[in-house]
Amino acid sequence: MSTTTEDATAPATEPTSAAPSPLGWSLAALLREWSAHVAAACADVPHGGRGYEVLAAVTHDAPPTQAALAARLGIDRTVMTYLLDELAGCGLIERQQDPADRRARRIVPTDHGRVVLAELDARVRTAEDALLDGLTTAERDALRHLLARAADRAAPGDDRCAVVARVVDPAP
Amino acid sequence: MSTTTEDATAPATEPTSAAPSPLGWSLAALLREWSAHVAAACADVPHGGRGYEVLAAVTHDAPPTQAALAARLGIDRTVMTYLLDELAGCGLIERQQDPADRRARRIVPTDHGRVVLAELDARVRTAEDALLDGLTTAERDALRHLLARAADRAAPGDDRCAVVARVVDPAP
DNA sequence: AGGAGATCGTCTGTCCTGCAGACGATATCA
DNA sequence: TGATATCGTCTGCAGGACAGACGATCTCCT
Repeated sequence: MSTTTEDATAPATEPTSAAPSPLGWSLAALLREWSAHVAAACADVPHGGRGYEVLAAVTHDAPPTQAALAARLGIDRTVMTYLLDELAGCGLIERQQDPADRRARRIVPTDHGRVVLAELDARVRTAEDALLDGLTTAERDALRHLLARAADRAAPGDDRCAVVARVVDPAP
Repeated sequence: MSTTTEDATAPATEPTSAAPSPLGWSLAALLREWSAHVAAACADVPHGGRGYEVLAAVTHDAPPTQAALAARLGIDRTVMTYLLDELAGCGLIERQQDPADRRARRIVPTDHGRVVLAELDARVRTAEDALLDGLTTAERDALRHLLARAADRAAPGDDRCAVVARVVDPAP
């Protein structure tokens, strides 16, 4: 690139920050690949990877309301409505009237949903291992741990759900 | 798991995999926050965070063709067309006829584009530091490094661009 | 008790973007 | 030279995010 004289133009345009580690690109590329892998693994779920994420969040995090579930996953409320419609239509989840607040509906997985999710979790875990095959086991764990901490810290108000889930679901 | 008392309810439906570290959710949540921060920092660029990513990829990675640029960023070719239209309209980039292949157009940043990108890179770097303020400096570096490695490894065919860029742009 | 405001879920409409297909222009190979 | 492939652009389609409105319900304040 330095074959010709470009002395006056741009000798060092990025002296302070440069872009040594494009965090945004890494996140986007990795998430893209993850979505592709998971979509392939969850092709039989109503909305593919999205349906899996919803089912997993419902089961593992137990968000109190439908709105909290949507906020945690970054999905719009209006989309969550018909998303849950189809999941309920397949018998994976149930909308239960919250006795304490009749406006709210508690989204709970059915027994069938739990079974399906266990299978899907295994498949997704396999797909994730394939995705991260360039890293050692220790590095994978470190990446997962750092990502989880950064995301928990950065998420605006979604943490409450996770906290509630952890309190509700102690280690057996 | 106890082999005898698993009869009634659902004692342990996820014995094998569970979901101790929801990799997909962490990636999605962190990328969402990153996008929000970067969009706020790049509000004056034609397409916000997307425009910044394109400008950064054009400058730092120097993809050989417009199609390679689109593939690297995971953006459709048709979208890239009018995305570059607006960036060129603002004088940030230029479409140059590739003398070796007159079908292709080399996307290069203008001097103004380099200056703007340097400013944006600094802003983005600040936003990223704010995003990761829950991690120590060493942890941030580790996360960036692991993410970059995992993404480079997982990206299907985009690596060529990066390799080419590294070869073309050796350390001064 | 009663009313004002907020919250929850749903519906409607709009906009953006990714996707597939087709086209002209050009390069490569038989 | 002609057949095929690639590059960039344009067009139409579908899915999803976003904003707004609505009825039903809860909460708080008087």
